[in-house]
Amino acid sequence: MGHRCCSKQKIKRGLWSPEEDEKLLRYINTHGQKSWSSVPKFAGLQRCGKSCRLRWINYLRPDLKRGSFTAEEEQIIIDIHRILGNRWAQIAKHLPGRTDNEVKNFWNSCIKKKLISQGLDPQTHTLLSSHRRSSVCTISNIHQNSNSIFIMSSHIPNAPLENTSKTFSTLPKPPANIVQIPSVDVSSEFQTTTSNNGEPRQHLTYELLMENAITNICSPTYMNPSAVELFNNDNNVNWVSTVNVEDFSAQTLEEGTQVQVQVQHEKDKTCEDMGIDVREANNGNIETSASFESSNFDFGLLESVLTSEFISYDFNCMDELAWNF
DNA sequence: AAGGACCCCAACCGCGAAGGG
DNA sequence: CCCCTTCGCGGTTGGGGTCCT
Repeated sequence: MGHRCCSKQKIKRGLWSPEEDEKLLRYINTHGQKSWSSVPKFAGLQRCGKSCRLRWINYLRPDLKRGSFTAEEEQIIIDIHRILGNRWAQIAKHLPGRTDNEVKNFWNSCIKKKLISQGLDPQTHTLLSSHRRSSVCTISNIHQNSNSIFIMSSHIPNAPLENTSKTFSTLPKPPANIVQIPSVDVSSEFQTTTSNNGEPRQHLTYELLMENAITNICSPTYMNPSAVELFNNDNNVNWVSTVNVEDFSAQTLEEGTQVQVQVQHEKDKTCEDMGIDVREANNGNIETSASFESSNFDFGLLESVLTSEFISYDFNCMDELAWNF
């Protein structure tokens, strides 16, 4: 049975010959991509439109990247797949020059096996049951975790700068393919403003320069009370994340702390207004909201991220593996 | 050298969404 | 609305190359 779109035509199937490629290429180059159903007729091909479209998209398109996937591309696929699942077309959009078919094939032939050999379920990215340990370590709160990527402390709220201390500690680098921690440079700065009642208020601003193409605004146990991952499809871009902790003190971090996270696109500033507002309520539940004014951002992906269960992601046995290697 | 097993990936299939009449 | 066509996506297949015995 042929395709419905061209069931009346004599259809050739199977691999494309160089002559057919040449005909299709010549036709698209002179007429562009219009109605695929009429392409075979005008291009002189005994194929159905669907087959022509596929051949163009997966093989003839001039902007296709050839050759094997790089380690970076592989990591991007794994990271996005963890959030989106088998949405190959969405994943391929983050890999310039790669098609959904290519990504899917690479996943099925290579990555899947690699994850399984690491004891990970390729669908859920969690440990396979055969690799689970009987006791599962769960860490759900920054204050319970001595290995937080940074620990903030203040002896006296609103104290002068010299009386306020802060401590940064870094986590050991987790194994590849499990948890990706951005390389972070931290600088901090105190700012003093005047509150409504005339009292001076202190603000401590942390600037985090993240050097990975994939920026993790991590789970509570890593960095802040959120669990959002953002991906950038330009591999060479640095992201700047600015964390403003208003009325900073050790106490206010524990309860009712309002943390605002803003992400700036350092390269062209078009993401300047892209921000994520993260609030941790007193009961420990996390609420998130986001507002964006950039046209240079993948809203579809962000929506997936914000609505995914990764938002309330907690440490599970996969993380346990990551920290106990 | 032969042939069976395995693997990769290009291409196909079917379904749902979108759009136009 | 409904119907039909077209497009796009994800799952699946099978041909051909490679590896192994």
